[in-house]
Amino acid sequence: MNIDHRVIALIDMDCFYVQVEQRLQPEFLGKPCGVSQYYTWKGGGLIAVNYEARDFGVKRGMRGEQAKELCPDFHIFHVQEVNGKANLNRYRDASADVFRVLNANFKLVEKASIDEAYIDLTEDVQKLKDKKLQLTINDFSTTHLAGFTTKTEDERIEILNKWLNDCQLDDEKRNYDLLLGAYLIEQIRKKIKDQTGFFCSAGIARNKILAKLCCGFNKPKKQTIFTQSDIDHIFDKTPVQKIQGLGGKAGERVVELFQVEYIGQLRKYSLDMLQTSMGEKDGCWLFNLIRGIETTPVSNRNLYKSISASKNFPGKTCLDTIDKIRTWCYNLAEDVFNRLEKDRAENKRRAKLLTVICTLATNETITRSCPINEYSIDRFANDTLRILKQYNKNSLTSNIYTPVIHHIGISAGKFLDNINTKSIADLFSKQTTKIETITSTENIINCQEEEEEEEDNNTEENILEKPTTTTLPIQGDFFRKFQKFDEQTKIQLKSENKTTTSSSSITSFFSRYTSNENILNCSPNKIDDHYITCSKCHKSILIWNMPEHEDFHYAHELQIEENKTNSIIKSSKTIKRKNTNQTLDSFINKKSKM
DNA sequence: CATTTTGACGCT
DNA sequence: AGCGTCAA
Repeated sequence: MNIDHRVIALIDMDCFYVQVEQRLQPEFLGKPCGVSQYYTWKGGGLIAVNYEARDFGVKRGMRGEQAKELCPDFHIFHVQEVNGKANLNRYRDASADVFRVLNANFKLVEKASIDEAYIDLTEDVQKLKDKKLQLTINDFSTTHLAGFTTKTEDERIEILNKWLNDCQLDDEKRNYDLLLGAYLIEQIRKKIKDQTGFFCSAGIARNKILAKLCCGFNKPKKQTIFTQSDIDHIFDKTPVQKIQGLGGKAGERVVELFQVEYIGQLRKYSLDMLQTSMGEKDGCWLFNLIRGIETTPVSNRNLYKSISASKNFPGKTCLDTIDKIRTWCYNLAEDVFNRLEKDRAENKRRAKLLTVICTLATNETITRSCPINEYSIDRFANDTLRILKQYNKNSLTSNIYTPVIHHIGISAGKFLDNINTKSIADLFSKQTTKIETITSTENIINCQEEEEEEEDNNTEENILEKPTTTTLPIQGDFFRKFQKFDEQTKIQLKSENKTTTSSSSITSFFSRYTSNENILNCSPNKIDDHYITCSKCHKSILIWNMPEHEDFHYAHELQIEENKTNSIIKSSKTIKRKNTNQTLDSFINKKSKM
């Protein structure tokens, strides 16, 4: 499958937090509303505003009181507070409602945020083609074409109808795929509404950037198709900052360096010029992007990579005593703990690393990590407190903390799958559960995405072998997903392989869009200093993964010990040992790449 | 005083 | 590992 022939959708829930609150209190449907947190100070800060309220000029980030001035009928929902801290679980749970619908209907869904999802529809569209549907305007009641601003419904129907007939009769521009994609998205949006009660908007295009961009063209409750032939005309009027990834300093730099306002104006610059100014990778990405080419894949990650709780303590509310700091360490630790416990029950995994983030009055932000050996509020809080105390310039006996703290965050990450008891040996006896198979396959996909420095031991054949050793019904589906991804990657690597010439003069701001070509070019030696050699297996291990790696050796030894003592068990045991060895290998591979 | 609280990811 | 950027 050609990467440029993909069909990608971006689904964005309309003012999601407001809808979540309105679902609980339907009497506010149709009224101007917003969701704010910390209502005592100027009515709190608005983190979501519905479209009725936007008509009055109310915006996200405004104070509740300010919104009331603009719109006297404005209703403010308040984010739940637990231990004096905003708690967003209500929205996380509602998000899960939405993603259950998406995951039940599509194979390749990427959770981009609490209220946004990318879907790769390429395969679904191909299947749909065989059905030879005769689609009419009635199948596209909320669909718009990017680049055509239609003032009336009649106008929308007229333009869309013409386009619809064009691509069904003569698909010269290859737009039929997008039409089928839009058809599927009309259906899923209806399904989301029926099953969750939430409205959403969507963009359908050939890549993620375009899907994301055009999703915003018609909102709310609508969807927009971005065809390749409309790119030039639309980009000529698209401010640089509207492109995802160019909304910050990177975009400013583009505007400054090239003296442009709209992204399309970059077309007059050669690849060489873009690369000379922006660096090879970023220049290449830009050059392709403005021609409608962008290859970032939709990943099929469903689970969070980190779970965190944080709070600001601005101005006078700053934390200036150990007692206050301790209290907030506990409050934050409790939130993280509760969510980690839920995650462990649902996903059979455990976070292994605790990261503490704090901002001091000196305006410096400090990040420090420590291992998580056990889920416990006390442990999380005390670890956090211990770390924070290291930056106290005051006497250890005093309760006063200097400099004062303006922000504390606790984040748990580096999840390890299938460790749900205290016994490390259990790691191996649980290897054949359903969940295990799913997650380990996902890990392999991630490894494939990330790793560059590994030699031949992770060839396609090797990787493909691993999941097949444990045969379970649900696995097949995930396995196919992976195969497809790998196939795409391979093609890209072959066709775009070229050598690096120079290092960029500018920091790489676009690196998240790194094409596969560039993954190939990434030099591994830059992080070589972080590797040490394990004395037991002589593998190269990232230094901060060493504790886990040693856990692995310990567990391995336990396993060998167990096998010796239980030599009576026969056939089933031999099979089990085989599987175990297989998973041990993948354990090593995974570790050495993290 | 005071867009908050999350998340993901890249660079070194 | 720790810092920085970007986004909603």
